[in-house]
Amino acid sequence: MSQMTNEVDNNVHYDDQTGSQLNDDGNGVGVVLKKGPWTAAEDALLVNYVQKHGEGNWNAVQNYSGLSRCGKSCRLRWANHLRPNLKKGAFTAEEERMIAELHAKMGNKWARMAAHLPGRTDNEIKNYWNTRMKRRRRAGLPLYPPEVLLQAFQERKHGQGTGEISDGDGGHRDFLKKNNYEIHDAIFDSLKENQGILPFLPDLPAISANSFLPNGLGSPPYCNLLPSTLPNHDHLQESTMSFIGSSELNSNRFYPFDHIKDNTSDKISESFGLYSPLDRGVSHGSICYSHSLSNGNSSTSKPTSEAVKSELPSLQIPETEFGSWGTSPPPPLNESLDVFIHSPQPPNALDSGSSSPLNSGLLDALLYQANTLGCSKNNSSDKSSNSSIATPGDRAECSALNMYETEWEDYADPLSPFGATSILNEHPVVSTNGNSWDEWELFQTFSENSAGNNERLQSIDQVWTPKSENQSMSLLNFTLPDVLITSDWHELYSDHDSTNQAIMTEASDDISGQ
DNA sequence: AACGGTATCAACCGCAACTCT
DNA sequence: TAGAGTTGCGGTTGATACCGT
Repeated sequence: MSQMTNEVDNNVHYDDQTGSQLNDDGNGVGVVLKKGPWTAAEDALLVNYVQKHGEGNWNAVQNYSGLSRCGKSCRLRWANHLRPNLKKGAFTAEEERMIAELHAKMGNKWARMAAHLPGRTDNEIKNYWNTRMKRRRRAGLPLYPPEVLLQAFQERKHGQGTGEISDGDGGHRDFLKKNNYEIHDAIFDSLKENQGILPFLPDLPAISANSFLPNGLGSPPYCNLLPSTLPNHDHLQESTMSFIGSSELNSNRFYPFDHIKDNTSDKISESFGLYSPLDRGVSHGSICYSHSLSNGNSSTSKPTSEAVKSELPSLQIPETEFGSWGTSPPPPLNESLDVFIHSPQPPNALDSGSSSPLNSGLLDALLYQANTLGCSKNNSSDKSSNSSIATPGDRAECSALNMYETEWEDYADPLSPFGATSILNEHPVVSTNGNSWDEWELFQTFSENSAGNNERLQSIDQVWTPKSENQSMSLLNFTLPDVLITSDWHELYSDHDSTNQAIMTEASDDISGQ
């Protein structure tokens, strides 16, 4: 960076004095082409060349300017650093939002995206996105804001749409409209195979999970869109082995995109941050989203000023101190809930037979999510109600949902320490076969102890006894500021809940119309 | 102060599309 | 039409700064 600054400064200097440095006779023949960082002098040569000859014909640069650089390198240097009207510095919030929207539509079409961000280069955008994606993936956050997903889905739903995306100020709508972009191919193309619901794939892990539950836990912001946290590989393996029989895991492997048997599924998933190659590796495994908690070392760094470490934070209680729930700080609820989000199907979910989201049911999962969402709306006036915990049969009654929604009111705020990420969703607390009544009881027990986080956690402890202290600790660790990760989207999109509900409503309508 | 991990940026590489002959 | 050259794009890598321990 200081290098860059110096370079920029030097560029100014050389730009003023490099005219005489050009060598129109050319001397590039036989010259070993230089690689590596450009010097100010080289920049000056290139600038002068372009001023004299214009852009293009880059392979001739070395012949006419004396630069010992290949044409490719010259072109890149010009395009990314020397051409006029380049905008330097951090992306503005509006630019960031636009990048997200464009990426949702285009995928990794950096050059096309750059065309819509005056002064920005494809490389810049690419770097920004990759950095951001890595950060968010590590944090277990969705890559796209719900609003973007909704917009994309609506466009696809309504006949490929106009390509217009909402940006709040309408500043870039026109060009999008004109260009009639295809919605992110990687997202949608493969989704055609999936009954039109796949634009919600980023929601699927939670949706599926919600389908296992008596209630739609995923309706609040970030629940649906919450991908699994991505723990390190070793840890994943460890935790997987610790909590679940490998055979179960193997036989119940669950990936949101597994049904898409091509590379696209990976791309989709990665685009949404649903899993990383690491997850893949482990997973043969499972939906279990093995936790980053048992050893507390899911590698994470402090991503940004607004995103705090997702890995074990300073609050982490030393392993040796773990041993009982009672002495531990209560975990954030949504993290606790995540345990169940990836939990067993309730019995009546089983009744639907193969429609279990776990087994096949992306559509079912989405439907259920939509239904529970609608139910939650109906019961929105009674969010404090948590008494009527679901029997298997009342799953659809949404009573428990109220409880969770209440919880979400507390935790769903992306700026809340509890609102952004999921750690426990990595905990394979329950088997992945989704058929366990015991697991359902586990959920019930959990639900019945809804008066407070501590109680909930204790209830967890009651029905699920870690085999080791480490396991106990792994459940406790979610008290950590891992969950302090906040969403930068929150700064750009303030209406997550309504957006998310809109998404689910759209999905419900769409599905029911089929 | 040293060290390790992460973020960021710049540049390179390989490939594909395009253009020209 | 085929082949060579050029350009553009996206993925990847390396260097460096920054930050926390």
